Amino acid sequence: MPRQTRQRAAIQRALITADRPLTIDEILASTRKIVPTIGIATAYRNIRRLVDEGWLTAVDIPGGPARYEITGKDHHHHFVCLVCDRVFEVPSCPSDLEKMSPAGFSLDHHEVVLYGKCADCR
Amino acid sequence: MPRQTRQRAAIQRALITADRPLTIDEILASTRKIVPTIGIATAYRNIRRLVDEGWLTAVDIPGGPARYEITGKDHHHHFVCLVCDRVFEVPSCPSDLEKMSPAGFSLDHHEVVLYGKCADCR
DNA sequence: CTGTTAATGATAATGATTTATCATTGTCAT
DNA sequence: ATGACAATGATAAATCATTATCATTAACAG
Repeated sequence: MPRQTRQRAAIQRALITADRPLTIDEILASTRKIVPTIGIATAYRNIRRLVDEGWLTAVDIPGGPARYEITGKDHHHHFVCLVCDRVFEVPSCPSDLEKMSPAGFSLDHHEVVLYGKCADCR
Repeated sequence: MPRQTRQRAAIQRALITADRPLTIDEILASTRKIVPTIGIATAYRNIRRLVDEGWLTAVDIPGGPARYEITGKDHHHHFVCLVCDRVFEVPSCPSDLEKMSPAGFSLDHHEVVLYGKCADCR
């Protein structure tokens, strides 16, 4: 049966407190403040498991490595800071997306990614 | 000095006639109808050069390989068919993106990707 | 406390995409 | 036409992210 480990607890804590999608490297950096010896394989293993269990959702931002956020958040989009590369959540959503689909196409879902500078980097 | 080759001409023709972003594989498949012996290295070499020269622009669609489209088109977005994986151009753009940026953030540019079924696949 | 065995950590291996190498071919200025 | 050398094609090698391996560590049921 599964066991509770300090490493997995630290990974989950990192993702809960960040409140934004984190890369593997960000997860590792954050987690090492609590468990300094954690290896990269353990990060990948736990993330994969948390995704399989449905606790995490992968976020694909073009031009960067995979990021992960906690499953079940309200519909939202993402803002990429071009300076610090951090990705933030954006709670709103464009209102007129349905009209954008070409005639004869059926729209399933959509992604909006904003690029710019975050408040810290301006 | 640079020389004109059948291979490069065929690659450019493929991208001009497609009128949508193409992957390396799509470019190769299309080009081989004109120059059947073209190798993958030549495709990569020419695409890199065309990007460096500014003739091509890379289009990054999350969860897929890089695609390339001719530089200088009017502002547009993309529609990904979930069945055939082709990416199409969408000429319109959401009107209220500026309001989406979090307070204190500055917006540079944005990407909108629609997912669904194209007219052929419905 | 102790034994079982799941999980870890270090590192090798993998897979997928892109780039480098190099002998050969083809372009084009002369 | 022909020589210089840019470009090609086949394939090896480099990247980069992710997964597998395996000896060691540690969680937890009894």
